[in-house]
Amino acid sequence: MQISSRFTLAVHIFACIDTFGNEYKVTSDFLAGSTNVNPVIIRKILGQLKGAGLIEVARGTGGTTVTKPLDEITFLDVYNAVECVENGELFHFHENPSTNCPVGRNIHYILDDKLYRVQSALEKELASITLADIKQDTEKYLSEENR
Amino acid sequence: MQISSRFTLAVHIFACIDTFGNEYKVTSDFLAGSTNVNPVIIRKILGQLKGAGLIEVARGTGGTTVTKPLDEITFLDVYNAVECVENGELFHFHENPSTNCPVGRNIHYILDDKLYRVQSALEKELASITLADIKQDTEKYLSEENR
DNA sequence: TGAGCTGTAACTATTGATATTACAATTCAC
DNA sequence: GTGAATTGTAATATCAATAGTTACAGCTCA
Repeated sequence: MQISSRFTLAVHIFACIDTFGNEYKVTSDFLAGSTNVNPVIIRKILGQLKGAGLIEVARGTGGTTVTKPLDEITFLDVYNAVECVENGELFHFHENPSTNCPVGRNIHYILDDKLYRVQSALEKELASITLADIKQDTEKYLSEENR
Repeated sequence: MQISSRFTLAVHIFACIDTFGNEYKVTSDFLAGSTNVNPVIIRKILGQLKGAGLIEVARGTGGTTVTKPLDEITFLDVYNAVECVENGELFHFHENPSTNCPVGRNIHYILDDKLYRVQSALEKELASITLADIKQDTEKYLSEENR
């Protein structure tokens, strides 16, 4: 099972806010146009990003702004905001291993620390990338288009 | 979305083969008992592990054996064998970003390398853990039980 | 030859992702 | 104030993946 497209959508949204925020009012309809995703889905993601304190959404009048410097928002912040995994656990464990079997009743002791290591490696890499990197590459690719 | 429990099940299966393989015939029913998961699901996973060349399953007579030394089978091998992600891509991308929007038509250029970095970090950590580690910890926790 | 087992098909239930319609509540320009 | 634009959210629908279950043909060997 893949990680929800809410994550790539959220990054796309930030790229739009940064690129168009000065020129246009960035509404859910605007973002729906750029991502080609339903505006209600966009609004749900905006709600999650707002809940995490990463953006502000203007009620009534519309429009979205980022609350912090882009280099202070990591991919991990975004990933956590849009709740890509349940209970913060990347791996889904089979629910009720047998307590009658020695392996079954110890499998969590055996495996959990290793799963944690793997998940931490993912999160560490996510934390090493910031929205400032996205801004930089967005500007780069957009300026290459205009040559 | 979490990574399918097929992965933790597969590791559990290897722990059982190693622990009980000498004493018992490790059948899908036996494994279903230890994992508390339906035997047909177990057989499907066994089929995937067999397809990846990690185990052999005795048709007719029943029973499962590992084909290689345990320190030559990594978590990544197991993870790939049970097809946890589609097309080998960890992140699900929104399908049709707008080609009319400069951000939309460049979002893959902007994001893909970063998603690849994150996925590689996950896979690298998976590759660093082998079934020999599982064997070692299984023996440790089982011997602690018998004190 | 029969018991035990695998491989697989078929069907079901459940869950999460995503799309869609609808509408109350909000804000601001006029 | 009023109306147009927008957000927040509920309700419903569709689709895909997971996982459970029953059933059975085919294999193997004692």
